[in-house]
Amino acid sequence: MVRKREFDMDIALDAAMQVYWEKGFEAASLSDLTSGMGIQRPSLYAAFGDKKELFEAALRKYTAIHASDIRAKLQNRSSVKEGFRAVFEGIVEEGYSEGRYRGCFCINTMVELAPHDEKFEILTREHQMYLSVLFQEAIERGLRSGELEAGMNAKALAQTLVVSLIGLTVMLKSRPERSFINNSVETILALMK
Amino acid sequence: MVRKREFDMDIALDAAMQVYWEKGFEAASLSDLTSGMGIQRPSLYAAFGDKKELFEAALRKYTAIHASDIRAKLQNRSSVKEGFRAVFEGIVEEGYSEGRYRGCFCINTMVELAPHDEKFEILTREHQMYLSVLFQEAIERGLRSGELEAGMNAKALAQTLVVSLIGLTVMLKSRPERSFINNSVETILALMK
DNA sequence: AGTATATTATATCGATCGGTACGTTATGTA
DNA sequence: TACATAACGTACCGATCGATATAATATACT
Repeated sequence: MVRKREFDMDIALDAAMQVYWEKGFEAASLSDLTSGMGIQRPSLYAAFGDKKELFEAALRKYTAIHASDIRAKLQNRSSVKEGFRAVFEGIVEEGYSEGRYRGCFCINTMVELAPHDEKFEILTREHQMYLSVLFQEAIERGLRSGELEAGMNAKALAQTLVVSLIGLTVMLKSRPERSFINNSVETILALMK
Repeated sequence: MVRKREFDMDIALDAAMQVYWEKGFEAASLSDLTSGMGIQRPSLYAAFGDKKELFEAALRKYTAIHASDIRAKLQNRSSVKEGFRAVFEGIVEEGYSEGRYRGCFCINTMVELAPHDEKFEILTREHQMYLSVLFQEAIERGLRSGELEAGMNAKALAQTLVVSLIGLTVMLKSRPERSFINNSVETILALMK
């Protein structure tokens, strides 16, 4: 029975993710969202709930993609160090590509919403924790293979790399000279010797 | 001649700074601002211009205070390393104090406005550059005194510490376990051996 | 004291905000 | 083919947004 939905929910959610990623929660209006998603207001509310529920769905989609992207970069390289280099230089590359730099949707949310909304405090924290586990596992692989010299604190190092990645991502928003960023990346990666 | 202003502009600007720091640019309404500042709307416009000009004035006030705060922490300690420890642990301390954590007004602005407004891209970048100069000068003092072992790249290290400080400040917004932050701080400070 | 001028408070502007009521259109089932 | 049902488009809701017009108030100088 009944008329079927004319749009693809996953495609629409992806479009919403792009809008929120670009503008943030407050600055993204319902008009921005509906025009970006190519649907009407009542369809949006029927399919995704209100503005904040849609934002949460978009953020969840983002973190899933982002985590698997990081995981792929860490694994598809010849060495652990090269994996981390790929992760960090990927961020830098995007930071200096033309067009507006959106940074990381999760980090943007940490700054805008986490202090005022516990749900997003938890959601963003859990994503960072997950990244730090991915990092830690990669470091432990390097320790087992002998690529990294024994004695490193894999967990502390992984956590520091997460913090550094956040710092780089945010710093890039002010478009500093490349040397600033390159120096930082090299110093950070040197933590793995 | 003429009636004189009934409020103190500097006190009012400070109140505006608190509101913007807490809520960000978009989420802070004119009503939030006027009630926080204790003045009426037309007085605000007459004294500070529109919403964005007031924001810029508030940010400039913040960066001046923030820079001198960092400078004091770096200098009023027995050693350079202790100076940096004071800077980093000050951030951590504030991050875990009760009440909402506002983080750094300049970093918040970097995330919210820098990608969409060149004026704030420049303003926030220049503040970070200034901090990195303060850091570099402190490191060079340590090198001259022999506290830090020769061979360090003072500039690259300073830049990395700025990036790390940003990362820590943002990470704290998601209220991670203290061990996560403590591990990161120790690993970062160990860059100075 | 009278006048000029800036500040104040009130009240309101048009625009836009997030969210929805409602009538129309399309589709699966009987 | 008629009906039940849900998505669709339009049009609109009250609330709030940033920003001002206006008029009353208070002060410094002549």
